[in-house]
Amino acid sequence: MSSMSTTAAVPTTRMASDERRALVLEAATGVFGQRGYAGTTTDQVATAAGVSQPYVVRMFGTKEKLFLAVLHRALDVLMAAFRRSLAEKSAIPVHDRLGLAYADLLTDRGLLLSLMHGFVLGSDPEIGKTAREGFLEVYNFLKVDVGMTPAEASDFLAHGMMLNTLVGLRMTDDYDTNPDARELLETAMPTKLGLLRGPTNSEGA
Amino acid sequence: MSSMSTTAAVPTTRMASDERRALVLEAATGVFGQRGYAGTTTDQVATAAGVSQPYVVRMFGTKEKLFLAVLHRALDVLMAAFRRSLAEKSAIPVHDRLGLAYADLLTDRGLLLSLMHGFVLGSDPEIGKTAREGFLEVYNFLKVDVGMTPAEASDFLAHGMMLNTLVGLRMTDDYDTNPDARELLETAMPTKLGLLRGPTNSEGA
DNA sequence: TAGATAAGTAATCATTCGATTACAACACTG
DNA sequence: CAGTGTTGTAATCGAATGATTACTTATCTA
Repeated sequence: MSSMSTTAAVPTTRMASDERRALVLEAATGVFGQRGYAGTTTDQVATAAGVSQPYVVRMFGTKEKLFLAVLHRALDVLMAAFRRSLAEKSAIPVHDRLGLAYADLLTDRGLLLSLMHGFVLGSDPEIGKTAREGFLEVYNFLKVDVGMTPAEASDFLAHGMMLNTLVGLRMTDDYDTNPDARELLETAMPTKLGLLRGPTNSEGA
Repeated sequence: MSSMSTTAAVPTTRMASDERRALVLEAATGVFGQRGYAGTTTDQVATAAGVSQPYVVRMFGTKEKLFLAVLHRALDVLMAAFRRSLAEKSAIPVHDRLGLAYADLLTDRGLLLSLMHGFVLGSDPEIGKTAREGFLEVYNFLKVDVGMTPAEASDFLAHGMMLNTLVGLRMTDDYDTNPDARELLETAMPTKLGLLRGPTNSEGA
């Protein structure tokens, strides 16, 4: 026993700070993705991660540094997925393979949405810098590593921004009830639509 | 904390509430576009509009209703620009004309960015509803009024989301110093780039 | 096993912010 | 010009939130 204080559910087990940090980062990605940077509280992140609010703050210093860490991690995951997809040998054209890899990331709810929130905060000195660098990193990857022309890379990114927007809009919520939403979704994301419906719901902002 | 001394800056002139409302709405569009919904305070809007903070709140009821009004206005302006552009008789293909009309709107700093901020807040019950409806309104316009196929409309919107993102990123700030940023901008927005540079700057988040 | 180090929390503080209230003055109508 | 509705503000409140402090307790090592 030896459990003590008011609140129950005492795990009493400790974790290495690295693991805990990764866990908090994932939780933060989800919350930031749903509510945006300013709309997210450190307490919401803490609750999602199952730790206390002061711990979240102390672990990353400030809320802004936490968000920057989320952005960096999201870009790392994205680039890793792209590089993996590029390295694959397959009959499918590279462009399509990358598109599928990107669509796969959409299932990780907050990941691309956290990035998207960062992208529209370019006026913030720190966040804007990180966001621009990340965006250009992807652009360069598409050109240099994949071998796309500027126009091809731009179009690929445009398609990605469209997918991000549709997810951010939660357009999938209207799939069953709104024929327009359905048509748009099936046009914009022909494959992989199934991934977004089902585990997509829950949580009302 | 907006103004300064006790009785200063006395304009002494009244305004019809309609004018004042429109003025506040424009100011709010600018601030929301730059800082997002949650990142904007009603006092920032009030200062930008040159009125007091309580007045802004009372005029719209709540901050959320103010943001919803901003979204509705932005959609109205956007649709009006599209309809006007569609009605024009010109040698330029409709698709290109609409693209130019959209690019023109980018010069109104907050307008498309406020929309974009709304688009990524789909999890919010009220904002999400408005954002989805607005997005689908544009999609339907492109199909029904312009006569685009679903695929054409989707691609057009994708391009628009890309432009919004580049503006949100303030990528234009790096135009002179970063060759990648320059190339990307010139690829993604071949015309109209000039509109975004120059009056684009000012205001640090 | 003592003791240090690191993981983690409860309590709390200072600000910020949206909202409310009470009040002031301009402008129109009769 | 009296009276009234509307435009607008100053003052302020209560809740929320990021951050700090001080304190516990698990785990590792000498």
